[in-house]
Amino acid sequence: MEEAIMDYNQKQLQILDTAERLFAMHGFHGASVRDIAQEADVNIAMISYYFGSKERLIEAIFLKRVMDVKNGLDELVKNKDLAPLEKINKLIELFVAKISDRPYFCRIMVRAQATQEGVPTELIHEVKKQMYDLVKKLITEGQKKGAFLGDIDTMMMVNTLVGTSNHVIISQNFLKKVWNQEAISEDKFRQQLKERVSNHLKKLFKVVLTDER
Amino acid sequence: MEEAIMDYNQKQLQILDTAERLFAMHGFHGASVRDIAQEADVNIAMISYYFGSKERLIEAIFLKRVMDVKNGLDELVKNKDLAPLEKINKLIELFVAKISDRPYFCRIMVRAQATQEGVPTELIHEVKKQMYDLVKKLITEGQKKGAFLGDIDTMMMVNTLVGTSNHVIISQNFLKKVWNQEAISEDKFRQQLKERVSNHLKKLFKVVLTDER
Amino acid sequence: MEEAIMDYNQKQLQILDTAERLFAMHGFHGASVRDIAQEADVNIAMISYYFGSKERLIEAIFLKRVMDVKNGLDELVKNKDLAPLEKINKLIELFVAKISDRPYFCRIMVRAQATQEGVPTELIHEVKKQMYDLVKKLITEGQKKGAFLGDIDTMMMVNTLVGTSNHVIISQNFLKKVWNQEAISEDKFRQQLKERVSNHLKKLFKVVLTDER
Amino acid sequence: MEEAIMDYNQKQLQILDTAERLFAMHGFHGASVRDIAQEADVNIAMISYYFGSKERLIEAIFLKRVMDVKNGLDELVKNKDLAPLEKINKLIELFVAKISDRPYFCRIMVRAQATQEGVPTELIHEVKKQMYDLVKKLITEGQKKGAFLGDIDTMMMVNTLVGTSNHVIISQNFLKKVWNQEAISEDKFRQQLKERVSNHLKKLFKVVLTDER
DNA sequence: GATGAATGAGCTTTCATTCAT
DNA sequence: AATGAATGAAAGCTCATTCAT
Repeated sequence: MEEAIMDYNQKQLQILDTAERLFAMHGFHGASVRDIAQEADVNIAMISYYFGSKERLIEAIFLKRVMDVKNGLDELVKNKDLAPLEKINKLIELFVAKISDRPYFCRIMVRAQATQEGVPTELIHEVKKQMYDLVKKLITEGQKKGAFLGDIDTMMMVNTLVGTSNHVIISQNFLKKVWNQEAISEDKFRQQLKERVSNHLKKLFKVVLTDER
Repeated sequence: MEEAIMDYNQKQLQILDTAERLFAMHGFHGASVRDIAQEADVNIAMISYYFGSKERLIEAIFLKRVMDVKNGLDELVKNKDLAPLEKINKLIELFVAKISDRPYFCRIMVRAQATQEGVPTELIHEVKKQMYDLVKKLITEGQKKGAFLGDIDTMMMVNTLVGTSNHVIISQNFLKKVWNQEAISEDKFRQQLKERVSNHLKKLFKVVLTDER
Repeated sequence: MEEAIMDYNQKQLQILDTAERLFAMHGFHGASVRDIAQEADVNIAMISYYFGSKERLIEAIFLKRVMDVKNGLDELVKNKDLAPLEKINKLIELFVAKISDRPYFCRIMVRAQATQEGVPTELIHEVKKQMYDLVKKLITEGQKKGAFLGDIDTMMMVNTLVGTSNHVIISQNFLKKVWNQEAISEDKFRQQLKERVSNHLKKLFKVVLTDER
Repeated sequence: MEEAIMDYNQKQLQILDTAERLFAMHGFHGASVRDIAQEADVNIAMISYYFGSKERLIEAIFLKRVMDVKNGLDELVKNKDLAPLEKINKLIELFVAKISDRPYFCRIMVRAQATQEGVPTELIHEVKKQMYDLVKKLITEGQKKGAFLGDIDTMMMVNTLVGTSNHVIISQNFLKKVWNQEAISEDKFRQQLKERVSNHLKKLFKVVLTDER
């Protein structure tokens, strides 16, 4: 995977961005290469020319984004001098920020997990495993240091972290409506949401992992 | 909605079940009416004949399942003589059971929220709103009775409930692999999972809502 | 193969005939299903609908025609009471008539032997083997009866029979031009040609197989 | 035609050879310029650049090979001091050798005669006419000298010569299989075949043209 | 002179739907 | 009421060729 140093040119990036958005909005089969090409303002033959096929296009999107996440997580691990809970908080912030800033890809990921739509399943499993291992490590460390309680269902905590974050992102439109915030700008709302989910999850992890509130 | 007293005949039910499964597995556009008709062992023209169109077919699936959930929630509300936390627990159990038993529809719902795939958005919003209102009511009641703490982000708690549950269901295959439980039967694993998510969420709500652990 | 009782309807026959002609004129890849559909005056989707694919269409053509030839040969074998040379003459007449009457299929066959264009090679080999075996049998019979000479290269005689006949058919246009017969009708010319090739080959076989002229 | 003094450079020759092979194997439309360029190890744009178009490429192949044949025939005519039958034998040898050594081009020729695949028909007709005129001349000479019989269908004899030779070449694979010679090398088999066809045709012409056996 | 990038046109096949019975 | 036959539209992809350098 590491050999795939992705240096895409301008047109390729246009295609990738447009495809990400359309795949997110309409699903893999719901977004046609014709539509993608048209919205990306490139010739339809370019997609096959650059990426080989529609399937390889979505794989390229996955590769591009997943590497981002993996690299982010790796970085977190290296940071040694934080307290256990601070590390957890950092992780939450980082994860929420990552998927908040890539809402389209978040939707694709959710779809991909829910189904099998010509999507590289192994890649997804790999990054999920890494996430789980990381959280497990952080929690075990905290427990060894006596900072965290003993009886924790780590995997379920990961599911809550990922599931809640994802769900908030994909329910954005609904939440905006429910809270009567349809007037404010997309970006501002997303920023508010990011903070709110972050805080919620931090609180959740704190009360579960420690004795404090 | 109320006029839609759904009395489907055998063939219609076959179509609905098969379509639910295939839509869940391959997405709305990924599942062709040909495939659905073939797997449901009915003539291909039957789908248009009975449901009008592919879109109306998936709407029928939604209507059928969503009514189920709504009715379940209504029932819960009526039950007056439970303690606040017991009501929350009951809700969690009920919700988790509902989507655990309908994993295909759960996947469709998740997809539908993540995107717009010719799916009745309003219906989804309606049932989500109802869910939110119900939780809000339960929490407020608990707070009035002094059983729950004051500073609760209700909407985020709903997101955690729904998001975690959904995520566990759609990640079933991954979890099975990670836990090396690939040998045991599908049903048994689902049962275990149901219990585990239930307990996890109950614990989560308890430590967040009350002072106890 | 025998289960394929080919009972084609009118439209299917139109498609088969047109496809045979266009495949003969432009080759497998040179004749598009669009063109075939248009010239056969059927909807383009009908070809996939009836035959599955372009490849299966040409296979159907082969199956249809090759069965004809095979059945013709089988019939000849049964005819017991002819003299050896008369049998050979009968075979020549029959073979020449067969491919003269199906000039399009003759061209397809020639192309198919010359190359590999998504054509059922085994079917061709099978019918060629049958042809060879039949000629071998006729010549051996004649030799046993003392009617034919001993030193005959049977396979090469078959090659001459088939090669000459094919070549005359596919060179029709050239021959017509060389002989300045461009004025006479297609059918009449073909009839003349059939007779001429037939006589030529009969004479050839006679002088090679026997002592007479 | 005579102005086309063909002095091709290395890359052009690579293209011509590869194209000849691929056209022979898959037909004109079945062989893409992409495939040709790739197998010839040249840039895809080179083909249009050097030859103008795909059609002009196959024309170049024809021109190159047909000139060969024509020149060979011309040479034969000049040779005065051979007996009539010896001249015929020489012609047979020369012709069979020519197409045996160029099996790919032989296949292209056969295809070209069978159909119209963007192939220079006039060129083919021209060389065929020359061949016919030559044989006619040789036979007439022989008849004048009293060496040959009078009643000869010259054109059909040409058809037998060309048709049989072609057919043997394009049926090579089948013959190899029928004779259980699949073990021996390609070259050796081709050599054997060349001799066998040659002898067969010589014998054929001898018994038809003369009284001897 | 030579080539990687790019393109419009065309390919085969499948789609959801409708028609005639 | 129910269905096999049929269809126009659109799908993903490859084609031979041209363009800009």
